[in-house]
Amino acid sequence: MKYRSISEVSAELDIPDSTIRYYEKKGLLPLIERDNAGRRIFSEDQMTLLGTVMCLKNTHMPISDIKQYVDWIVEGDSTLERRLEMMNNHKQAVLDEIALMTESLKGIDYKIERYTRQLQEKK
Amino acid sequence: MKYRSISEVSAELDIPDSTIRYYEKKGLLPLIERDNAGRRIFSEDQMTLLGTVMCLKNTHMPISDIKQYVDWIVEGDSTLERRLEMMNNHKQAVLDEIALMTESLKGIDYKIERYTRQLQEKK
DNA sequence: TGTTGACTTAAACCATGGTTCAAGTCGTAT
DNA sequence: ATACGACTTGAACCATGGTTTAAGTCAACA
Repeated sequence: MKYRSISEVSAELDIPDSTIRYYEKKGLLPLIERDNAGRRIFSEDQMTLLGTVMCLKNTHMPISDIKQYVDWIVEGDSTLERRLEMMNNHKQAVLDEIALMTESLKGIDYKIERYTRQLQEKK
Repeated sequence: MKYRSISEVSAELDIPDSTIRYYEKKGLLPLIERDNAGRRIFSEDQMTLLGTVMCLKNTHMPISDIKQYVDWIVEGDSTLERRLEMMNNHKQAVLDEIALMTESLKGIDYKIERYTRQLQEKK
């Protein structure tokens, strides 16, 4: 089982180490082990969890909700239903947001077309 | 030409009036006219501009960039090229963000599948 | 043995995007 | 005349999501 230092994790996932410490403090990364010198060492499981946290962060889930989710993971199988419900709700929120962005993009495309046309005409 | 009060605009676009004032203060809504009592009155052109601002906001353009864009609109045709370039860059940024969200959604879908399966098995 | 580099902590600091508050001004209905 | 509701302003306040700083610890290398 390979363990990584915080700087290795930081480089590998391209996240500032300060952010990783911040996430741990906020409860998004529980149960991180330490070596004899008190330094964080990240197991494969921790890397997997961090990957999940990044998925949720990339889809704009608030940190407080990610913490709730992680708390449920730690709590165990009794929270499976709640986690499933949360992921389903979140999925819908993400789809809604993508739809809004896609719709708004039309307004931007319209500007691009108009500006392109106007610049053509001016030549 | 129909003019709207701030509360009408607020209701019509579902934006808090405090936010509309904030946008004006930040320079996103220049040249808003006032009635004799000093109250804002929004022309059709202002509504169109506000629509554009909302498109950019919905696609996560920072307020400072939206202000730059609006400044260029006010400046006139000499800024057409810069506006076009900005919209093209922004479009790419939006496409990138949608791609990241879509990719991250796979991780969420995977959780949904796994939790659904585990809950089936438990029954 | 001493210095270097990577790490630790708590606390302070920061940017962004608003929201809320306090005090005052109008226009209209009673 | 006055009371009400909608509006005005500037300033203070707030939440979110980090980043930076200061002071210290530890392991390894010269």
